[in-house]
Amino acid sequence: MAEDKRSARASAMRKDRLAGIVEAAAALFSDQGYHATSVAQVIERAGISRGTFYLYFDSKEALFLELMDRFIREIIEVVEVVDPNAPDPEGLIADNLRRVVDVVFDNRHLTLLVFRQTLGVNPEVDEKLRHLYGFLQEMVEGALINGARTGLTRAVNVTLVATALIGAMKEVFFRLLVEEFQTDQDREVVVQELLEFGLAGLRRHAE
Amino acid sequence: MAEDKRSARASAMRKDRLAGIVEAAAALFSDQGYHATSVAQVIERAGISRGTFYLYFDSKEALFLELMDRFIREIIEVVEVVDPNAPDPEGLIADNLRRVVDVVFDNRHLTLLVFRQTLGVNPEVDEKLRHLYGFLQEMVEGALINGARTGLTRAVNVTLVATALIGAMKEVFFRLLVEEFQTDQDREVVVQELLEFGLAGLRRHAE
DNA sequence: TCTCGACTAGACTGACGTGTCAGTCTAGTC
DNA sequence: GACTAGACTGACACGTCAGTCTAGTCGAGA
Repeated sequence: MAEDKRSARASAMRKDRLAGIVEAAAALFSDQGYHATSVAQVIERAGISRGTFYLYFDSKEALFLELMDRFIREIIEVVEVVDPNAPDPEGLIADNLRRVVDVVFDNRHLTLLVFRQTLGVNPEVDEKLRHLYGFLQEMVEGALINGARTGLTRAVNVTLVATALIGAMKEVFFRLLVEEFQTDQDREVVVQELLEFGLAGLRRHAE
Repeated sequence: MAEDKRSARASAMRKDRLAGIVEAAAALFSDQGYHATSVAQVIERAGISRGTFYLYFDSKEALFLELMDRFIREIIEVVEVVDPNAPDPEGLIADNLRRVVDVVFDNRHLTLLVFRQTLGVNPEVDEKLRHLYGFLQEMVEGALINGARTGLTRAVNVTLVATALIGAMKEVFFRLLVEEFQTDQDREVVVQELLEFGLAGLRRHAE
């Protein structure tokens, strides 16, 4: 069992190293973008040597994709389908938004890293982005369709409005993150304001 | 005055060359992004030699900034302040939006090039982006403030809602351009849908 | 015919950045 | 004390690319 002890310790060290690299890379990528960040910067910030870096990641690109994945997984995990027959569907939407805002503000670096990324540069990056935005688009479109069916919202061009809503959220989050305004207290304000902006715009007016 | 004729012709040639470079570069940059586009590709596409390229632009970066400028100038030129006391302020907003949509769809490459760009990578790029988004933010905020004052719209968190509106437009334009859906006939639909999305959300409801 | 300016072809340089590899070091085992 | 696993190091090979530079072409005007 001495064997186990040794490898257990080694694996703990591995974990720390990995975390160090990930943290350094997230900060740098989110700050400077992919191209402006060199492996040299990452290893300097992580306090490791060049060789070590390549023990943990096959390439700079692999590291970047891993970071994107982490964010995307967190978001997808947190967004739930809104049941239109629930007693308070608006509340469920609010909960979703609240959870997304939490992920976004709790992972400033990863969020910025993903937001700064754009389609059409790298096929693997594209695929991940399509996964994320496709998922969000589906969720929002679903909510719009259900909302219209149950009379909660107006009937709209679902695709276009879902896109607009996603863009609105992205831009607001991005601006807040870049300008580093996010104190914990702000979050609920952001949630409420976005909600009002979206729902008041879509809610069927008194006739 | 033969001198003039010669230089006039020469200058016409210069213009053609310049246009060729600009067009080639816009297509490539908007398609692949800045980093993935090499000067070699630009000159090949423009059908000129390497030396000629550097007769027209000091550097790859200068070319890119020039392209950004062209788009930004066009947008700024086309957006007008909305007078809240005009007989039909909503119509003026619609006109603005219509003109922006025209610029966006008439300049697919330049638009994508700018939309793909993000803050925090290059100081000069940053400055230009801040100029553009700052301008738009001011215009939208102004409209919101006036709208609230004249009772046309609800009172809202002006900064946040203006940001959301800009983000909504950006995302919709981007998606449409990337997916190449833009037939001329679509434009008015986009304008109307965006307008409804924004205004129906902000217009004061019957009480 | 000579001049001149715009242009071409493409070799070249220097900087930079990624990924590799031979070897070191540490801690535990036998 | 010899050995092993494997984490770690850092010099270096190698490719890429922006920008420079030289030698030569071409057409038009004097």
